Amino acid sequence: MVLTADTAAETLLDWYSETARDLPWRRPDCDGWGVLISEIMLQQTPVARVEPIWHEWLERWPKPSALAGATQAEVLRAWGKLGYPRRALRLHTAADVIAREHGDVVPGDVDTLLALPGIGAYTARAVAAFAYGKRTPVVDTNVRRVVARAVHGAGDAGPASNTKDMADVEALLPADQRRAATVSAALMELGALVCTARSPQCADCPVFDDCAWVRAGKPAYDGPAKPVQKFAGTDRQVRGLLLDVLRGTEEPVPKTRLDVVWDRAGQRDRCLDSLLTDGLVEQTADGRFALPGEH
DNA sequence: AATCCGTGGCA
DNA sequence: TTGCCAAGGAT
Repeated sequence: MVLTADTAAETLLDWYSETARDLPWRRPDCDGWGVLISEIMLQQTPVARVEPIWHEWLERWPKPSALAGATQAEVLRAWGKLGYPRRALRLHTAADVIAREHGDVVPGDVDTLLALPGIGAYTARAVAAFAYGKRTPVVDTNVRRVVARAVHGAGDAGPASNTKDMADVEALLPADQRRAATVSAALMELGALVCTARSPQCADCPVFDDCAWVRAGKPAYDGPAKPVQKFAGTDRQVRGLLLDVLRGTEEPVPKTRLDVVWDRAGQRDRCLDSLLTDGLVEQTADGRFALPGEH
């Protein structure tokens, strides 16, 4: 029998209770705000780099209204080098909406969460499940890989298909809300610790006996090639270098201070323009540049 | 639907 | 060294 809701739930719950990492956002005293911050920070960013920053944020801004009261520059500096700094700006905006329209309490309803900036299909359901114990399919890259292998017998997940992926996971969730939420956490944890992308540790897998991929003889991934994201030399690198200069100064800087970080003037200026457009950089009245919200 | 958006660790 | 990978979202 291949992995199903019947076979999966008890096995995964037992495994999770014994094996799950003791991450701070999983502690019982962590509220929806702590969970939301963790989920945004964890988007495309490893746990090890998120943990220290998460603690700083929760101590400094224990409620959405506290973060909403900070300047964008403060938020971007506190975000540091987590990457994709637009996430920080969107979280800042979301915090303001939560403070003003939701009584300073992170919503537990998926559709309400989806209406907030920076919160998509994954994050909305992750918050609903992990902070509020809701039964809803939480589909991230880990879960897609686990399902691709254990259910479909493939070497890895193909291109994401939101509707189909959520239906696959939904089929694995037990009826009980609370148990379903923990199964969602367990599926993610399984993908993160055991059913990993590079070298899955099948010997340690709680669903080994029910895994379609194992039964099929662990065939290699045969789907479409995944597009490789270059970084060196891209606008992403240049934007990162420009922003790093501004994170390191309190005072606005003249453009000459930014010009030294990258040779190619055309690309450099285009990137600075895009940062201004994205609201990650502001220009002062006298023509200097700074992180937004303070000048 | 494909592409863009940061950063750093690791094999 | 280079390429892959890490709890996605917006357009």
